[in-house]
Amino acid sequence: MSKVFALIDCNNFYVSCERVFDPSLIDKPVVVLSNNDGCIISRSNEAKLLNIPMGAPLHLYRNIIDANRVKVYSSNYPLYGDMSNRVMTSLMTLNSELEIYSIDEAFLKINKQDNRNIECDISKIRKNILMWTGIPVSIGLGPTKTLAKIANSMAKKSENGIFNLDTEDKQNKILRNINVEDIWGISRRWGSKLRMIGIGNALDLRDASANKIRQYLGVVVQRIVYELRGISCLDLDKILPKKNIMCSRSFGNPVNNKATIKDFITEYAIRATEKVRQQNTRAQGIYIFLQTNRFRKEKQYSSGIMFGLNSPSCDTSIIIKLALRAVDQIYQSGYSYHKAGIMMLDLIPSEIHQQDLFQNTNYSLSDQRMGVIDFLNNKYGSGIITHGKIRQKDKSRWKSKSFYLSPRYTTQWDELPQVS
DNA sequence: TCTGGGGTCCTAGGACCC
DNA sequence: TCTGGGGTCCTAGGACCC
Repeated sequence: MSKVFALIDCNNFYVSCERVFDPSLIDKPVVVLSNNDGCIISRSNEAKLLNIPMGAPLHLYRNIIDANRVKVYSSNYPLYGDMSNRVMTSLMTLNSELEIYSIDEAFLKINKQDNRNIECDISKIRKNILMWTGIPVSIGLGPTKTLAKIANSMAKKSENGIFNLDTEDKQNKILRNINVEDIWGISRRWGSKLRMIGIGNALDLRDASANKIRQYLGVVVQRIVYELRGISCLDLDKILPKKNIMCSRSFGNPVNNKATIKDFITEYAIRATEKVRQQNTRAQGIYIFLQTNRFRKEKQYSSGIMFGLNSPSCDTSIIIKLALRAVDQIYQSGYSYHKAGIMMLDLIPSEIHQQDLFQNTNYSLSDQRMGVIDFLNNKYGSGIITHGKIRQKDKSRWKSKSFYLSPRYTTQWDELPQVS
């Protein structure tokens, strides 16, 4: 039985989430900003028509935004994450294999049966998602993931939000009009290298010699050639635990003292270990880094340090201790710091208990303690229980900026219980 | 003044093993 | 004097994705 890939993509996802809870935004130009209100990372169609590009720094487009009364929002990840879950749960009702590719995209692998009209089923699920969640989606269909991606870009322009790139006729016609650097997996560098040998669009790449492409750019691009021919090389990715987990932020204002850096690293370490526990893993090492602001004309410094752990851990207090020691080692005074972060490295499943030769690690006690903290934070809102090290004083001065934040419509608790 | 925060995979080269 | 060849693992760097 042959298979069809579908790519479901939420239209202008963050903007659409804001619109669900504030319908007055419909038909108006709206943008959503990155952390710290720095860049524009989601745009409504009306905002796209104003030539505001993806990733544009807000301050460079202030004039256009003011002149056209563009509505501006800070990113509200608790809201978007929750809406994403709702969309993905709707897709699960189709009973096809599902890969959640990102917060706003998913692939489906659908069995093609002669007596069933896939486009009809797809159209139904699209309507249901809109009805159940309020989020409009576009759906592209094709014999491979790469073709489904291209079909999706056509679906965005189509009336009914669906496009099937199933026949050779359609493929010949469409691929000719897809610039080579717009193909999924090919970006600027590879795009310009391909143009240097006369390959400018997806049809050129499809019909190029796969072996020569492999010699020239490697196996990744060779696979794309086959995918464009309708030969599937990229299967659905199984949901595997992540191998590394990072938590990093840029600060709202420059920071030039070690104590504040330590406060932030503590916060990031708490969040990162939480994520590590969520996927039932432990880290075998951590990496801590600090950076000044590369966009400023001032003394630059950037440094990082890696620590291995004697026994794998997801215990917040152990990670914090180590992370703070790392800060002591890499912090240099006399610089204005702009960003810091922690990466949890080489994550392995929790069940693997690799004991330290020189030290007896009591996993069950630590796991119990972490379990209680996670339970309470889940139940009563993140941060209700935390580790003693954070000094709340003055922290808001450096906190990431989000001036234009909407309410956490779906996840906010009206009254948080007091826990001391 | 203001420029995101996450991730993945592949390759080449060195170390080491038998 | 002659000094193999194949395999694995690790790391750093480079490319890509949303």
